[in-house]
Amino acid sequence: MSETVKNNSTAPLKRRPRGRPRSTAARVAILRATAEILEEGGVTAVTMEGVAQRAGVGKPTLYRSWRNAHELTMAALIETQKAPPAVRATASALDDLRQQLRKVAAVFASRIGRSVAMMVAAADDGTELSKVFRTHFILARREEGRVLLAEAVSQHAIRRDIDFEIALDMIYGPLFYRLLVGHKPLTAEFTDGLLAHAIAGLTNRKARR
Amino acid sequence: MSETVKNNSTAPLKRRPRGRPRSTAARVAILRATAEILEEGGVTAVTMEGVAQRAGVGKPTLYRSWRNAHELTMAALIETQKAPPAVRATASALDDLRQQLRKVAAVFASRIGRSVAMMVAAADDGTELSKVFRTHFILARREEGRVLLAEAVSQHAIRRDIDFEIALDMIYGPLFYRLLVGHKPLTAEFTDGLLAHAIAGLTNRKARR
Amino acid sequence: MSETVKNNSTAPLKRRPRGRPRSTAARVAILRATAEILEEGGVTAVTMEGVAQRAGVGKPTLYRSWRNAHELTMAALIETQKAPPAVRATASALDDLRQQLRKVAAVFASRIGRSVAMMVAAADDGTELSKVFRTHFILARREEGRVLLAEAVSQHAIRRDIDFEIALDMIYGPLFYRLLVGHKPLTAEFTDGLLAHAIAGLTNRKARR
Amino acid sequence: MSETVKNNSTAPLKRRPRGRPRSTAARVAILRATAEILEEGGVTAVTMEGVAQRAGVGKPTLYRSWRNAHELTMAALIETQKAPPAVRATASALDDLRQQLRKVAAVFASRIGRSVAMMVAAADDGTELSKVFRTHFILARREEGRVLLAEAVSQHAIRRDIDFEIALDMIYGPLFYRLLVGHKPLTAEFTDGLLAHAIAGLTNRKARR
DNA sequence: ATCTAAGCGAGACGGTACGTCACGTCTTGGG
DNA sequence: CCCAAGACGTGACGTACCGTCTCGCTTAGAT
Repeated sequence: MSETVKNNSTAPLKRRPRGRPRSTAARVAILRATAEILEEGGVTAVTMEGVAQRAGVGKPTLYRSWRNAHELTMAALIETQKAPPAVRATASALDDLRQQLRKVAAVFASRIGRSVAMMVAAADDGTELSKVFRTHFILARREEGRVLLAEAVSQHAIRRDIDFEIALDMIYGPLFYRLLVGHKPLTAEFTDGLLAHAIAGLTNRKARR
Repeated sequence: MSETVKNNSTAPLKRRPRGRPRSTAARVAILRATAEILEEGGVTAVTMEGVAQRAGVGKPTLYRSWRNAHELTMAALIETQKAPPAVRATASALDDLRQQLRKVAAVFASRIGRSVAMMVAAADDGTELSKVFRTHFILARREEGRVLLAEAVSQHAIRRDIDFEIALDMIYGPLFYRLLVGHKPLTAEFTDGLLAHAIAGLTNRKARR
Repeated sequence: MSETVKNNSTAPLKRRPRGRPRSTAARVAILRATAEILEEGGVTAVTMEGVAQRAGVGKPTLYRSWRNAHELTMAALIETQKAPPAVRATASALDDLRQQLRKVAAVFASRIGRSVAMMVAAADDGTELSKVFRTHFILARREEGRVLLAEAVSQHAIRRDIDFEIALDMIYGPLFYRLLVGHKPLTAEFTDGLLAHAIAGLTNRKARR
Repeated sequence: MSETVKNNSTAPLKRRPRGRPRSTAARVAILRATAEILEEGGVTAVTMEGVAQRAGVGKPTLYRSWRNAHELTMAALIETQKAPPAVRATASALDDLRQQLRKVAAVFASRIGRSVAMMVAAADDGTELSKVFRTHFILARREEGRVLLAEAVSQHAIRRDIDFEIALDMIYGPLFYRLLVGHKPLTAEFTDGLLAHAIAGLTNRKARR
């Protein structure tokens, strides 16, 4: 599995592996079929058997690239979100962050949001693909946020003595919270308000402490 | 399902049903067996088959009270956390909140934390028990937090114009975030820092806005 | 498996096993389906998957009673030949033997003959059912022959100093030989001639030794 | 398939085919690997996949020469018994026959005996190689027996009015019988006794008919 | 000395069947 | 009428081989 990921993302790997190469046609058909099933029935509807049948592919071909339905689902989800949007757009880092949060919320609120949530929750294994998945959907956004926060510091919009780890969790955590628990909707009003509260703080400044 | 909950929690149910009553011994054995399996192998290891065997109970007895493994698991998890700790302890509402957050973090960091996370993520159905579960583990704490926050407002420790929904998500969301994503540990330092940052805000006060 | 055989053949087994008893309807449907497939496509066409489908039965039900396609096939073949014909009919034991040989040859020459041959050849395992199968189709006839030969001895039609084991193999072996190798047909002429040659011997009596 | 046999045994075939000739090294490795597997696990253990791997050979190379595992197994078995022993040795044709029967019994009793039996039983197809196999292991011995019997007739040791087909089956059939059914061992005592009984006959000469 | 057709290893391909596991339902006898 | 036991039909699991198909690389006769 890991080598597939590598081949398709980074390493050039001069030496071509021996034997017949994996069929890209099959790979595409599999990921498309998985995405379709995911769309129609959600995470629990994805079975190796069903995907193989819909993709017109043998089961062993699935297992050659993904070791179970969980991995396959993650791969398909990643595939649907291949193009990461540009982050920096405006002059204000905080404005950029606000935009990014809205986008993340929009993805989470969409059909695939629940699937992502379930996959993250279920992905307790230390698989390579699990890490890739978490990074792709969760941590990458968080890292973008870190850049924007640092920028905001240098723009003097944010204090320089904050704990970045905590600040980032404070901003992105609530999105996940609403996604999973679903007690309130994931709207732009929410993310905007969240950011505003995070920046301003809850404290009553007149009666400091 | 719902009547089981009722029987074991509140309503006395004057009219005893005809025939042999359900064995409480069986119920206890089942929940204990489920909890053991949960401890040993996690959520995915809980199967109706396995629980029945370990509890020395027939499968229909399981299905009489819980409609699938998911519900049974939730019931068992709820059972392990029956005693809700008192909330108010000190004079300061914020101190109480800090204590509560530490406790929640401790539960999440424990063995059953992951299980709770997975159950919440997977519980997209509108079952009665699902709601009970979410309330028990997630929303009840949030409501306790709401009380404490309101108290803090009347203690003039917190601004009165905050959006409580957002503030609560900002405080409890990061716990869930770390629980699920696991990028950083769920320590008391974290919850303390989180609360401090949430109260103080990220803004640079010298250069207001 | 073995207990099924026992139940259906000999032991009364006072104590009924607990739980839901095995469905005789399923058993019958399975054996019928197997026999049909056997008839249509021979031994190699019998697959657990195919039998389950045709019998309208789940695969685990097959595996509950037979551990693989080989055993199932043997069971089905035995079922098709449940009624063993009476042996003794005429006054002459040799005449009876001649009749029996004709019958055995007829069975071997029929459609199921090849199947029996292949099963015997492939049944190198020491399974209970394998022994039953061999006994049913091969050794039981041989034992009948032994009785008839003994009778023939007491009728003074056969020498009393012959080796029964060798004599029996000399009579029944050639049937198997033709069945398997197929170099000559398994006709009544053949069995009659075989018996005649076996009795008379090949020796040239005029030039004894 | 047939041309491979021809190439390796008899016909010179003037026109050499273009392109790279088949590797004899590969052929040898394949047959050796097959024989080893046969020795270790019997007929059912012979798979094209396994043979290819053990022989260090690609699967297409197997299929270029043999169309399935059955054919390959037959080829390997034939290879192990390439040198047919001389038949005539003594002055007495019957003695020679006795010797030959012992040899056949020895082969059948050996490890490869079962394999040969299974192959013959399973070889219901009219393949060229199937015929070769049957001839090689079964019918060739029978034909040698025919020659010896004829010789015995001209030596006045055997009646001239016997049916040779029946007589040959009466002699060789029991060997196969014991090989397949396995009710009694295939010893030299058995073949000697068998021949003696076949010659002498079972009849009670004193009370002729 | 090059060209070129075929064999070579490796291994992925679409399939089929395997034997197992758990599902949720049912059917027993017993309490 | 509940209970344990366990068989039932169903369906997915992950594996083993099947026989076919690319790959890039020999190899050796024909040019």
